[in-house]
Amino acid sequence: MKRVLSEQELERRRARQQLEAMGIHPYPYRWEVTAHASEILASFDDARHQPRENGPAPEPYEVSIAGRIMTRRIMGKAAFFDLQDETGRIQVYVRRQDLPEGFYDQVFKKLLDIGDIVGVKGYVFRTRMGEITVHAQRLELLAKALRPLPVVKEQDGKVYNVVTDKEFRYRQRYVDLIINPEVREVFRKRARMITTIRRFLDERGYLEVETPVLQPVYGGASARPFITHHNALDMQLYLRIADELYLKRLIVGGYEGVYEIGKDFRNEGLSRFHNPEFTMLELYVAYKDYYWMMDFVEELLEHVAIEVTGSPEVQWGAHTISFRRPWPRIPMFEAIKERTGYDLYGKSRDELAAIARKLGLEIDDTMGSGKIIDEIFGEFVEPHLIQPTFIIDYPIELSPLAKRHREKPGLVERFEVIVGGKELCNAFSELNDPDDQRARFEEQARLRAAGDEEAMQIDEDFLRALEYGMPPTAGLGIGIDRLAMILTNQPSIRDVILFPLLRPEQPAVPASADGADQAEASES
RNA sequence: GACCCCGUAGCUCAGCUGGUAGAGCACCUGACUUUUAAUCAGGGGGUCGCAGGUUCGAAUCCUGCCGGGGUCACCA
Repeated sequence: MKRVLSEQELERRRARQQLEAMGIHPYPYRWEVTAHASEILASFDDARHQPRENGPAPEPYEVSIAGRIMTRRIMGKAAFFDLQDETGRIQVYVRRQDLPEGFYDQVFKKLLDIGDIVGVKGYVFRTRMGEITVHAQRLELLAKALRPLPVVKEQDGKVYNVVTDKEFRYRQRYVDLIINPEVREVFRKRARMITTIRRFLDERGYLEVETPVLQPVYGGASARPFITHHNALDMQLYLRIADELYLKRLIVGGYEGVYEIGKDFRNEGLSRFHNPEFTMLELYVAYKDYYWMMDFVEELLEHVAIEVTGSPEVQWGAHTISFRRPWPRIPMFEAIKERTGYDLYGKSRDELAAIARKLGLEIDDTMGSGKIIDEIFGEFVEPHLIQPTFIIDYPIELSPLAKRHREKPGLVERFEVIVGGKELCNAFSELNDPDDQRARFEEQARLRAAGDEEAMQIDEDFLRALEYGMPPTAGLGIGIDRLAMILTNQPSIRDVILFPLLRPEQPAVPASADGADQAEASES
């Protein structure tokens, strides 16, 4: 089945055929670019470049630019169009008399459209209306657009006919990027954010590494994995849910600081805070503990906020979020007590369940004490923590890879950073006692046997590594997408991931040569 | 997975107490040599998400399905 082409698509295919008939290649090979829109606008100097009466001859400002035609204003023998390149838009002035015989009337006016990519050579001047403009002396088609571009016009900062359909924007992100400059800016900021983090870590001597995405045993977090298969070895493999266990092997190996920025995959639901594949930073530093890591994260995130937004104070929706150091450090049980009035420390599983029920939560018999505490925290505390806040000292049941607290029995040395009511970072003093780690894994195995699909698998090779001795180590994970949401003021994770996961559209239908045939048929 | 909202031209939308579709931009034809949401005159373009049902008649009412958004649940 062939896709039925719209009137405008037929028109553009007809134009393409006519161009070819005239000997104009609709998809040529190369164009020399010497300037971009924003630099031209910034560097044009009226005193030097603009001709004036009785003045000295202006110094020619010649440029060769390339980009997409975004708007056109055609008059009889001359026309203006806006050309958009990566840096922005600049106006181009075209006159019939400046171009080869017939080009203006037959090619530019009839066969070029909004959305086509062109190259322009010419000189820069300022029009009577005061707009810096490239006067074209040469104009070439560089790529014919066969689909019409949704046109966005603007005047006095008011924008008309903006594409607001989220589905359209996510599925055809390439179009979203063409027509929405603020979307281009979001992903520039995201890149700047990651570059800043990387530089910060590199400057401190930490080694950037790459560990396996395909893993025979998955671990490092509680989540359901994606499962795949390797044919040659005929074995089941998992897409990683975390980098943690491999990075700690590298600490065993003698590197004293390692980090990885990469994708993790979790087979869970989608929401404005969750995408099945997402980007995580994990960092492990030898001879440090979680107190040191709290200082480190504060410094890192304050620095990143300033580099990306220009200020440690960041606007996110209705909130102004301040990454300025220091941030409050609140033990989990204190935070819960403050919000609910209940002190959960030392309470038995059944006491916890009773309290949770009194608070209106649904508790079933399969939930352990750690799970119940987590429920209470997630319901009554987390959503209220808008400013960056360290929540510290978690129940041991929730943290099978964290070291026991040096003073508080039943707890581990772990912190999360909550920002905007959501977890942004997770860190601990890493468990390096191999026997304790084995016991924790075995507890996870019991949970798994009892039906907890998110419980961890026992990783024998990781235990073997620990048995060779891992130094005291502090570890950290940061959700890069969530950080990007806050630093770019976006409400949904889909707005900071270029191609978020969506259900597939109807079967993709090709627009084949049939379209061109239709175009011919419609002419006769 | 549950609930709520949405799906009409390439884009933004109107039409929805039932009488088989409209506007602006975009597109096509013509006019116009400094325009800028260019302007002026004329014109074409739609399986109204899909499939059933009710009805003489459905974009409109009902049911189911598909896709998207949001909230909840799980999770980072």
